[in-house]
Amino acid sequence: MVSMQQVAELAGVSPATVSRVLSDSTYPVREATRDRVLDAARELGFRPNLLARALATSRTSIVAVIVHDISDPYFGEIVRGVEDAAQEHGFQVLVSSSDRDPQRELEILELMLAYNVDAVLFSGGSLKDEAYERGCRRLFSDLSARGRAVVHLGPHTVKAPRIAVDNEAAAAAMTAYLAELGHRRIGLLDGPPRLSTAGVRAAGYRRALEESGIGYDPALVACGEFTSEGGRAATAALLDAHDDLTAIFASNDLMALGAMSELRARRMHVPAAVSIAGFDDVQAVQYAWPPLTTVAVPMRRLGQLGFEMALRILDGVRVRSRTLPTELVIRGSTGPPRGADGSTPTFERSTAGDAT
Amino acid sequence: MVSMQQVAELAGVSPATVSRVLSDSTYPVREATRDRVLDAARELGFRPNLLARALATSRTSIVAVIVHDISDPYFGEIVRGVEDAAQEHGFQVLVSSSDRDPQRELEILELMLAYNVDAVLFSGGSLKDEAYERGCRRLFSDLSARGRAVVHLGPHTVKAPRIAVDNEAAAAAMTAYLAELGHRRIGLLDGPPRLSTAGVRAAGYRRALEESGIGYDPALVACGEFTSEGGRAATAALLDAHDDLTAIFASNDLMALGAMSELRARRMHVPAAVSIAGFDDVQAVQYAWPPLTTVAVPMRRLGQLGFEMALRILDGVRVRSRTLPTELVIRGSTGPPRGADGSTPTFERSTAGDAT
DNA sequence: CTGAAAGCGCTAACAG
DNA sequence: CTGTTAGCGCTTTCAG
Repeated sequence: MVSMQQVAELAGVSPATVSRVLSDSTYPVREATRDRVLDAARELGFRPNLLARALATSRTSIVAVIVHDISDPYFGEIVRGVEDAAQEHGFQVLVSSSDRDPQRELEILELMLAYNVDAVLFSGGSLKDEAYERGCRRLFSDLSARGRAVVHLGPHTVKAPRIAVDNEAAAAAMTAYLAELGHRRIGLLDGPPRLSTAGVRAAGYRRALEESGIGYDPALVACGEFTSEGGRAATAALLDAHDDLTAIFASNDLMALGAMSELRARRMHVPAAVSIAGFDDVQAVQYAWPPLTTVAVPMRRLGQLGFEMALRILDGVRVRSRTLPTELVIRGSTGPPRGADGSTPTFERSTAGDAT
Repeated sequence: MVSMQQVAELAGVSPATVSRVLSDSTYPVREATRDRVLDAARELGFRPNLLARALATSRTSIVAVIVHDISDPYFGEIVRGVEDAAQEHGFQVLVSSSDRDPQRELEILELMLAYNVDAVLFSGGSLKDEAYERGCRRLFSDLSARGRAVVHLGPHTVKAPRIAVDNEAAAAAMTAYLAELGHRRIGLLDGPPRLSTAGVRAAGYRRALEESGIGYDPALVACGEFTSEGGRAATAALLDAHDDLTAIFASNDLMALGAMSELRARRMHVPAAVSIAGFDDVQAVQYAWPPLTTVAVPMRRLGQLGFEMALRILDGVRVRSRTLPTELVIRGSTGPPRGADGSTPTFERSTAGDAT
């Protein structure tokens, strides 16, 4: 590997000068000297050792993104957003999946500290765990003491600047929408209890039901992991216990997809027999049949803005947490409750919201 | 940040001893001394500076994964596989999306060199571009000269150890399957011409058609990006030009999903009017309706084994490129050609391959 | 404008 | 078994 030392020798200058030319230092260097350095560097095919630079400056230009699972399309989109913004600023992206394990998440955080990353973005919600929260609190203050940035992209119990959507309001809006369609027995596919995002969305569902006068019935709530299998199992449980359900609101799209599988297996038509709504608007739901009604979360944008916010923090700018708007995307998986208009529901076909 | 120096002082030993205890050196240290160091480290909350270590050892424990697009589920799975294996060995994962831009891919590679990553995994296929191939060749030899590892997870024109599936054979097998069903006019949704993966899959399609006696007709091939929109557009072109098509083979699942959208928009039933087959078996295709027949690629496994191969290279072990098996997954999107059995095809319903 | 020198935090000979 | 001494390759005062 060719070092600045060698470039310096070839150019007949000191390493210090080479550094001044080759890093983006604003330090004054005579034009002629600069050219000699540049030529020498080109001739030798010099590439700066970014690790050495990082050690000297204690700035790595690395941003870490902690996701729950990078193979989950929700996080794939977020990471892509981070990457797009990071690339513009010469940052590299380190990703780690925690599988929603509090301890693993802490380990990752420790490692990121050890690697001296400039910023860490928490893309998922926080996990309800005593030790986890304590650990986060400690590490967060460590991080900011060292001039690093921490930004949340979802609801978190440990305070840090945050750019996220209003999950509670969006869940309430979707629930209200189902109520407006005429549904009275609306089940909730709740996420795992340890996950703050799930809790917040469930709270929105509950509030909407109470405000609409339908009332909240805990029996209509079934928990599951934020996966299609989790959604399928929770749906099965709900359906077995309540044959009067006409709509199901899933806390995320993957669960909603699982719900549709279960309904298909039971030969219950969506939305004629049961309406289904999801949350997130990942790509896949457009290709489901019928295409899924869901809450669109601007995932990519969340990633981009999250990175930019981190950058501002690194620059010492004071930032304010921001909330990004969501949107109800009505597609074919929701409709009026069965029997609502005298048609024969099971054969009713929704034509709205074709995936194209 | 607390350094080894400080730990050394507290423990009353030299920094060297601290290093010997705290790195996983096998160097002999008396039990008592070791304990004192450990205690001191714990007391101070010492965390090693991995960058400094990397600079000293020229080993970063970072693996770079170059993907085409991390928001594409195919790459999400691969990266997850890499991550799982990397985590077991204390490696961090740096991801970068190139958007299939040759120049961007080279830039990424340069950056990875600058960061001194231990290994780089090329997860997508190579790009047909003169400068790109030259650049890769140069950088690859640079990399291996420095004792780093390069591994391919897909077809690449620039030689390096590789762990991948036999795309050509799998594409041929799927085409043959469609032919066996009775299809004679089988369209191909080819990927972008600059992408080696697309070329190899197209070659398999062609060979199968020739071997089956149906013959290859270039008019039945339409190109598009490896995205659903690319697939949709290519399908539209194909359908407009040929109303005798009874099956469409898409070079990847996203394209196949796009094809299904287009057929739905034209009110053509799948598989009764036209059969559709894809390639990769990403999660989403299970939730499409009908669920997609496709070639299952062990994406996660590819990532895992790719990382492990890189590790072996780093250990100086000679490795041999490997081919992983694929599997034809027959679901509901394929069936006999229309009119093949006298039924009224448009109302025919496939019940096979339910997503559950 | 340029160079010398110190140092980022760790590891790796080499002595002892 | 432990300490001393040099770096790894870059940046950054501080002189000049």
